[in-house]
Amino acid sequence: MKKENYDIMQKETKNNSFCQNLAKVSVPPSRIKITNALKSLLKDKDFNSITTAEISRVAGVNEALIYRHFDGKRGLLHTVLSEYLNEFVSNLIFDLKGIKGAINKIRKFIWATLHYYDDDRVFSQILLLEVRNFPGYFESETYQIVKQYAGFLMKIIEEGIQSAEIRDDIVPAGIRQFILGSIEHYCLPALIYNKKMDCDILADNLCEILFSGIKKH
Amino acid sequence: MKKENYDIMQKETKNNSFCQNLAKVSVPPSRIKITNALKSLLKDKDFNSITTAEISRVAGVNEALIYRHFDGKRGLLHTVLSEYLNEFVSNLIFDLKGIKGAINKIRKFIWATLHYYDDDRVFSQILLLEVRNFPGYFESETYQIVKQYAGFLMKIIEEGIQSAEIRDDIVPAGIRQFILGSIEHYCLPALIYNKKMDCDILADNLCEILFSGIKKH
Amino acid sequence: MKKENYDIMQKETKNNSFCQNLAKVSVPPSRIKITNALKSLLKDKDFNSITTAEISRVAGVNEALIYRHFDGKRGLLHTVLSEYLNEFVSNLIFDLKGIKGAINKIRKFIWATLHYYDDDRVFSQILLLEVRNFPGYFESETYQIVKQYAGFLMKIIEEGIQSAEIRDDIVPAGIRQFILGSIEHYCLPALIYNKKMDCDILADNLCEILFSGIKKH
Amino acid sequence: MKKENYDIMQKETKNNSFCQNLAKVSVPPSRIKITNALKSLLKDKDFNSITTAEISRVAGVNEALIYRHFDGKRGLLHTVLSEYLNEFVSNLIFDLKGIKGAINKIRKFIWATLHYYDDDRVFSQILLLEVRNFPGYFESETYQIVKQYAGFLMKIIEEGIQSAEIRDDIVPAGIRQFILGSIEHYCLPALIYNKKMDCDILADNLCEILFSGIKKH
DNA sequence: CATGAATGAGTGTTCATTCAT
DNA sequence: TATGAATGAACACTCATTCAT
Repeated sequence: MKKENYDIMQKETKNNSFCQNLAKVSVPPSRIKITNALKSLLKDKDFNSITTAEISRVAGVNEALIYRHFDGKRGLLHTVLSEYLNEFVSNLIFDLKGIKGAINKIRKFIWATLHYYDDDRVFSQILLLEVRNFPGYFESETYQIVKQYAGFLMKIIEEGIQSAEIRDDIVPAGIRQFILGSIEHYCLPALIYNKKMDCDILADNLCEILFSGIKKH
Repeated sequence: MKKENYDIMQKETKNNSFCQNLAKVSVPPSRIKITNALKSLLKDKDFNSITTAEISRVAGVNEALIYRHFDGKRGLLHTVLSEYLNEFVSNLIFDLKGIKGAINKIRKFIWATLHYYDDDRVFSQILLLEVRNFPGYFESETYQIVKQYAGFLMKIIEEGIQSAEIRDDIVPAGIRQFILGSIEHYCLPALIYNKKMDCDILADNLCEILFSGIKKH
Repeated sequence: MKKENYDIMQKETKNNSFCQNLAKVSVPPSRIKITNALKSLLKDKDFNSITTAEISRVAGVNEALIYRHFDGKRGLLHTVLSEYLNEFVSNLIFDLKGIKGAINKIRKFIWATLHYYDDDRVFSQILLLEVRNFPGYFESETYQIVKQYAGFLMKIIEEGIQSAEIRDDIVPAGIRQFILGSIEHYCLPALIYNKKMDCDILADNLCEILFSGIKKH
Repeated sequence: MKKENYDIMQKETKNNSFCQNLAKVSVPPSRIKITNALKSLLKDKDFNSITTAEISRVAGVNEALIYRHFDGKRGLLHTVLSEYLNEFVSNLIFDLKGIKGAINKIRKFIWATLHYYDDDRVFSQILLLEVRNFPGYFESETYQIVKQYAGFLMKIIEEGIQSAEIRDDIVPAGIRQFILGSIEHYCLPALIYNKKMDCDILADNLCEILFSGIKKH
């Protein structure tokens, strides 16, 4: 079995939790111990200043297992990030089911993303600040999922244009960029200076500005 | 000649540029090469992941000179930072001369600070993000200058209160904190995602909110 | 397995040599190579002027192993010293069993110590000259063993006082100090100028003076 | 003027103080500053852990002067030691003038040497402990002076044998070795453990044993 | 005679990674 | 799957020494 294929099974998500019983592949416990160790350590310090020795000590497993299960220290981080993002995107897709209309979907999309940033500051900070400087990030699976996430928003926008909910004289990529950019813009200071953020108000504010601009009237 | 005393001579500032011809103290070229090398490297990467070997290689000088001229790698950063900040504060003080009234001074103060953040992204990013986590930062000269800068704003506010330009029922430290916090809040995303910022509009917006709150009516 | 726990197994001592076959813990050969390398180098030069590179080269192992197996260069010395001292103290305690009377025990104690100093000049020299100047020596395990050794002598003296073999009007710590000081005083020149020392005569001389002073008559 | 030729002029000795006015060669003050700096530093720490930077800082001169005036750091030490020894030997030779008889001369020789060891512990410690391990010691001028000193004693002994004061059935080198060895033996513990030594009693004791053995009766 | 600048060779130590079992 | 041992390359930093002036 290939190294990186345990991803989906490791943590329950709304989408695939029911598959658990079917999948008879057992995830080695040491694998989970390691990812948990890294997650726990990331709460306290920079990724670069976490050592493999530290990870293995916290995980209570042999250091070399990091290389059996993952592609070294950086590979471990990317795996952990991918798993995390995967879960978020899966949940997001699930949450948007049953919502009617592009505008409503976008509202939900924004709120969910803000909530996600608020909820897990550790990963959000890594995603927003750290990971972009890593060599090879733009070839990583993590980045693929981010693109998938952005593509998902894109489809909603295009859907809205086709259903005449959204103006057709703005390029969709522009709208997507505005949304994603604004979200980051809102979250960044809160993440960095560790302030609480009020997702409801923030989402409302953003949507008001956004929709007043893009809604077909 | 003592280690850290070249500060003022190394870069022209509005205040002391005319002294340049008088001051017969020669700054060793290697010292400038090293600071430039660090500045240049900081554009591309984290301070912690820059090595002394790298600095000396880029500077084209011997590694040991980093220790002759500065107090090691961190000392080098703090020196460079201090020099930069010093220049900014000197210029700021110079710029504020001849301006009448606390309100006008504050407007200039805000605009100049925004402009400064906009102008040198490398240092601003370090100042806003990196340096605060360094052990010993709050004992460093860098922090002293930051305090001097904040104290300078404080004096303007107090001057405004005494001249009855500014309400006397708000504690000055609160006003100062609001100003500095807002500036940071505005600049952070622009710095991190490297977006252009329009200092004029930003300053206007901030001043409007601020002055409507603190002006004596 | 923890760093410092090989102590007892590495070298046969009278007390635990018979356990050797039972203890299934294998001491990494590199560990022994390193200690031997240090011991060998100490014959020729000062501890401070021995480099880790030198140690690893003589040992024929990787330099980093010094840090895997021991707490750095100084830790290595203290470990080696402790092992050696431990063996000596263990043997001494064993040798004193079955001897009746405090006076006889003290005689044996003196003789054994002189013999020990005579036997391993390298360590004795370090113990008598070098180690005392090291920062942290008085917190080291080495010093703990030295204290244990001195405490052991103390107990014999007190035993002698209670059994009325030794005068009770001299403070025991004084007697202990006289014994230990005299031994050092005798051994020092022999150690430094590498002269043979006649333990039998030396012990006799010392005991004669000592016992004439402390025996209850 | 050659590097090492200021030796004799630098410090007044009984023998050549009167030459001072004649010798019109001026000793550069920086030279004296450096030697004094080293002497002063040696009181507190190991020669090996004294740096050239430290020496020059204490001396208040430029570091490179150590290489103008002396043969580097080690050369400086040897120069300083030689000067010191030279002074001692000169004084010793002067002191022995006017004394009649080999036995009397030897007594004076012993007393003076003990006194010298007692008087300047710093140099005595270096001479007795440190310098012997230095590579090139046995080719150094320092060692030449030590040999001269030993040779001087030798001549007294031979003189005593010829004048029939001393037995002629003991090889002179043996007597010399006994004297020098005994002196060292006496002084070592006092030097290392920094105890005061009573030169008069020590000299008496040693002479009693010595003369009872070598005097012709 | 004196000096500030410069340097090469090392210093102890760390760490991500590999290997043999 | 798991592990203890091993390692090469790097790390920040130091120092005796040389050089140009």
